[in-house]
Amino acid sequence: MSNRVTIVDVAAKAGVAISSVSSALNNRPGVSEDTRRRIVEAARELGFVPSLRGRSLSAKRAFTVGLVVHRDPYVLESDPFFGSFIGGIETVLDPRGYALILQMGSEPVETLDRYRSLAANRRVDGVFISDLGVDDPRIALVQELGLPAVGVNADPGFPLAAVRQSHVEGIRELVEHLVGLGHTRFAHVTGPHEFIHAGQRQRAWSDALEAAGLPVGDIVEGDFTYEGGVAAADRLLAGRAPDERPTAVMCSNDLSAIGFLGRAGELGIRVPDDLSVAGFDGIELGSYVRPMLTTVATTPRLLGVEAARLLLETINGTAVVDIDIEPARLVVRSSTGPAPQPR
Amino acid sequence: MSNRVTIVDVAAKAGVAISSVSSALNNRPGVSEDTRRRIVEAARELGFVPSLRGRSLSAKRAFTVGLVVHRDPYVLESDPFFGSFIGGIETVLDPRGYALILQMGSEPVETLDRYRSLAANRRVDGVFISDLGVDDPRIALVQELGLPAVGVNADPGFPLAAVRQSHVEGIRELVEHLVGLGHTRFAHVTGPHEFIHAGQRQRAWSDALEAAGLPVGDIVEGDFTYEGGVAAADRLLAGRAPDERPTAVMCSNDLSAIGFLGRAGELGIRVPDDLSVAGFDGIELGSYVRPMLTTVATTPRLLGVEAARLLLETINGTAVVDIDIEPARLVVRSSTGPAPQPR
DNA sequence: TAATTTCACCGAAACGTTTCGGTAACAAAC
DNA sequence: GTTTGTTACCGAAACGTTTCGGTGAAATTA
Repeated sequence: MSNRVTIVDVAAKAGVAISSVSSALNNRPGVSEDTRRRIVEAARELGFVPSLRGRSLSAKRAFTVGLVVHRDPYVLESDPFFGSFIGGIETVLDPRGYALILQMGSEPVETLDRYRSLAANRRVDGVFISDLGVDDPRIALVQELGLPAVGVNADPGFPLAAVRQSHVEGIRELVEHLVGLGHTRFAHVTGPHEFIHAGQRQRAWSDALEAAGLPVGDIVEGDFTYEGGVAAADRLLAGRAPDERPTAVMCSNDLSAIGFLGRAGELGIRVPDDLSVAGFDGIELGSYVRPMLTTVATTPRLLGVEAARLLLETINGTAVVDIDIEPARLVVRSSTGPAPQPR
Repeated sequence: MSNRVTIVDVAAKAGVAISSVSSALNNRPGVSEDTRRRIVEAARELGFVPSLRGRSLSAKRAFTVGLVVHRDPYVLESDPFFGSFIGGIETVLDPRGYALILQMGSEPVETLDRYRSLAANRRVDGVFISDLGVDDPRIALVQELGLPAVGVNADPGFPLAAVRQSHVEGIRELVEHLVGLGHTRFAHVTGPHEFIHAGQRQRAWSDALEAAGLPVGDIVEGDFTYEGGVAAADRLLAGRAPDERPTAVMCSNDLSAIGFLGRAGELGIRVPDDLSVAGFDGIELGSYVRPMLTTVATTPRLLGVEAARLLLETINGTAVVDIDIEPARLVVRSSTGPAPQPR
């Protein structure tokens, strides 16, 4: 455990004051090109790495940002979002010397406490707020705490900086795709109504159908899980005559769509011959199940990249505007097809 | 942005020296019960929270530990392990004032760099090493860096502290279960050979079969993905006569077992009537697919709990021994059944 | 040559803790 | 009544940076 080399060592070796070392290494003016070179060389030879702790205390910064996910582990497990989202965040954070602290709160109350304690001891300089809920209490909390934050896929009118990926284009494309295939009886399986993105997707679906002059059809509440898709299939399909069933169903995420597909198969309903099913997300699994799942593909990694960029700017106090990334797009695979011919 | 209340404010308010405040608040001796109360009261009234940065600099600690995940995002997405593992880690870290920094490196080289930079600026006090590879370079690296570390599911002889969950009991149970059902032709779909746990599972499988006096059968290499399960099913089942096929297959994780199941169905092979399939992990999805997947269930959350406890002890220099948690156990569901009768 | 500006460089303070040696005050022992 | 011991408390240093005011010397101007 050889003792760490500090700025004092570098100063000694280069024969200058430590303030000069600091200036030189941070590219500040006031140090001649000649001594700057000498200092840089000394630092290199000694293998000097500025101590994060010293910088942190002096700069009143943690050089860390936080992400608190408030989902129960199972949903997290099977959700494509966070892996890629975090990966995207990393690519921005790392080059700028920032790191990500991840916390998990299964209970909403617990989540708030996590934010509170992150702020109390200034462990992070800012936080991401994902999985926004309706009237999400975290918004007021970060405002009260004066904690820089960016929201992910927030509704319009969100009072903090936000990064968004629009779902309306993709869902409209999906509806047009289905309408073009001759479907007229639709259904939608939502996510839990406490999440705003569940409502966002449902609204986009309904709007697109209305715009096409077609009836919106059944709306049943799901829960974003495989199991929820199975249950929704039971509600919408079991015990109904073929001409009373919807012929095209959108589930609000891929995992529940896959569950829906599975249950439909068990009920003897052929996809896509008797029924078209689509999801939302674009998880890899969807391209491996049979039939392959038609879906609206999002790009969580890109969302993470922009969210991180935005958060760092917010922390630096740079004037920032919300960021909209390219909309989610329809990906047609084999779980959707022509509407069955009535006979 | 009201200025933060520091230990100086507390000292002033209580009319004592700051060193006394520090002693009082950290329950060190040398301060009378009377003034201790006065100090605690003053701290409470002012809402004093000790600055992590100050403590960090003084104590030469980051109060943070690191986890570097070196998987590509997709595997991470669908892997049950990390969500629960991290959840377990959190429950130990949080009460002790520690936090978790999560980093992702898709390339192995990149991963090493992450560890290096975490250590260079002392961002963490210790790290987890999961997904151990054969001759994993991270072992030498943390030793060279003097970075406290604990390995997760390491092989015997691992030179650092380690926490392990044995898979041999569960896999032996699985083999006994299958043998009891009359199976005699087996096959195993491994994980990528560069991961030690792939080898561990395969060895447990082979050993149990040999112990039962039965032929080990085919071993094909998979990759822990759904897709890999599909491919393995093609290799093992497609174009083979029923009496040349294995009748019982273990895939080395659930996701690939589910892929295997799906492909078997497409090939017209009924599970469990014609073929028994089992997985390993115990992910929730396995209990939703039909047939429900028989598996050997691990407890990643518990593994996270113990790994975190062990890491903190290692950091504190407390004498530590490796921890073995309860073995993974067989969970029989409906994807395994009696061996088909030859006729 | 004297006054002024510019510039490289330095020393010290500040960030907020913990720790350690020291010092009064007072009690117990000889 | 001096010694010894104990206790409560204090001041200052240390952790490793950045920043800011200051100083001397060289360069510019008058």
